[in-house]
Amino acid sequence: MDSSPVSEHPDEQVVPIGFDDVPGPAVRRLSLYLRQLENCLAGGQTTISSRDLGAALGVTDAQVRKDLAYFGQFGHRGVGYKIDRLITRIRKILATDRIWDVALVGAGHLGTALMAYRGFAPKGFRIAAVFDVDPAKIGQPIPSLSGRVVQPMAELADTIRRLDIKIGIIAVPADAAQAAADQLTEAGILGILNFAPVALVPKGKVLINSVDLAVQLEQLSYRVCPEPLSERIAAADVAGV
Amino acid sequence: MDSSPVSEHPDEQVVPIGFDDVPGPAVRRLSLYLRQLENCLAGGQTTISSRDLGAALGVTDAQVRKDLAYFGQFGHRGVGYKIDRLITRIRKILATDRIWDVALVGAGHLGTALMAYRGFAPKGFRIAAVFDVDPAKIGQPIPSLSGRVVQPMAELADTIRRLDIKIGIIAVPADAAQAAADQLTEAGILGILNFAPVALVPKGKVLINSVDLAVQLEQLSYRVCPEPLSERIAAADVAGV
DNA sequence: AGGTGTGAAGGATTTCACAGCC
DNA sequence: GGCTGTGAAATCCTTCACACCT
Repeated sequence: MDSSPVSEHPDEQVVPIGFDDVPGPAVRRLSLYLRQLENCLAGGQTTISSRDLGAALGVTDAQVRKDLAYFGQFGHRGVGYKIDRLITRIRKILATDRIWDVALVGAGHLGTALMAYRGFAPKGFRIAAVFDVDPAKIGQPIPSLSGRVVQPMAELADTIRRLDIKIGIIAVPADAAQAAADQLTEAGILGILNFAPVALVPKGKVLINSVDLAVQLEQLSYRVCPEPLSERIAAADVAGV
Repeated sequence: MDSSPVSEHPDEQVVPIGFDDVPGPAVRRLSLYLRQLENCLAGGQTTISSRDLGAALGVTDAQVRKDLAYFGQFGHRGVGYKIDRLITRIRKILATDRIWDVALVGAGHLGTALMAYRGFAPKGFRIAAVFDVDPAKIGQPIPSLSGRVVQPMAELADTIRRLDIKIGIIAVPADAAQAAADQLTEAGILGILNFAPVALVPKGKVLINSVDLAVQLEQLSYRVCPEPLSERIAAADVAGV
């Protein structure tokens, strides 16, 4: 299982290293740091400390420093981080220093909202192709990309290969999601953002990231519910359920 | 720090207890277990083992058992879990064994998609009021709830108090999100699901759960990018950035 | 055999605390 | 004085492994 025959040199500057085993939580926060930094820059700030950056996001200063340190040295002691440089470097790390074409499957309400979403472009994501099964949807124009229209599923593989698209979004009903994922994977997609409320099983080498809108509300109701948890458990125990 | 003067009885059924310090990850998975169980039930299954439930979600069997055990005893040794009972009990725990009225702020593309989303109702969430600043949007009907229409922001507090709404959704542009959150909080909302791409700071006792669509894609691009991470870091170091 | 519930072990992540630099 | 980068400690979470049940 240990497939890394790395040089046995006991010492030396193989550089910070360990890249590739950055904690998942750190990577997720990296996106939030980037977003916050972009806001600060827009606000005219040029420099920020780990404390201020963390405070804006509800994270400790030590956490911020540790997270950034996984990726190299970014700060200046006694000063903080230079916002514009840090942004550039985080974008490189997240690989959003380029344009990613994205394929969207499903042109229903959610799909339409995603097509119109203004937040993707400034982050480097462009919905470059849209597919649907519904003949009524096919042929409708894609607002973000003049000239292109919603295509039938039959054209999915060809289009994705031709445009060399690597990321897909699934916005179809639950019962069509696995098939959509399989078709995307088969067409060479490497990562999928899934909005359908089902657990998808990856067929082949693809990375699936799911966002379930109802689950997000459920998590809120769990925490916000006025009855204490102990009662909710007790109630279930009794209640002859 | 040990503030639990629990009976010192060495033995005996004080019942699991410790409720209230359930690990966050366990609660998040609980939602996924519930969803999967609902699917299994719909498929005609009546019983499931921790192994099968976990496998469907990419989680170990031990993890499933441990997670469920935080909330009590649910299974039958040698058999597994009775699906229908487990569903009922998890719903109680997540507090979705009731209807939660939800206030939506923002009737743009995303807001409209959320109003039309079919996934909320079966989970117990009902969008009961919608607000927007745009006069063109105000007065438009809410599809999910006949008779009700999009209201102006000025009516937000009154309506939320009158309908006793405790959960809100923010689907407005980034620069309007904090104000929306403040108004919701002021009106007595306890939990907010925020889709605007900004870090909101809670004013008062409110719980904010944010979902940033672009961030989700960013996480994919990080992991899917063909250039190895080490190069992305090195490139940034060099490049005179 | 098959399967849960759970203490104990192991890993992973976060926080502490401080050396070192501006 | 302010602030980063980082080992070490503390905490949190997951996995192991097994008693116990059916």
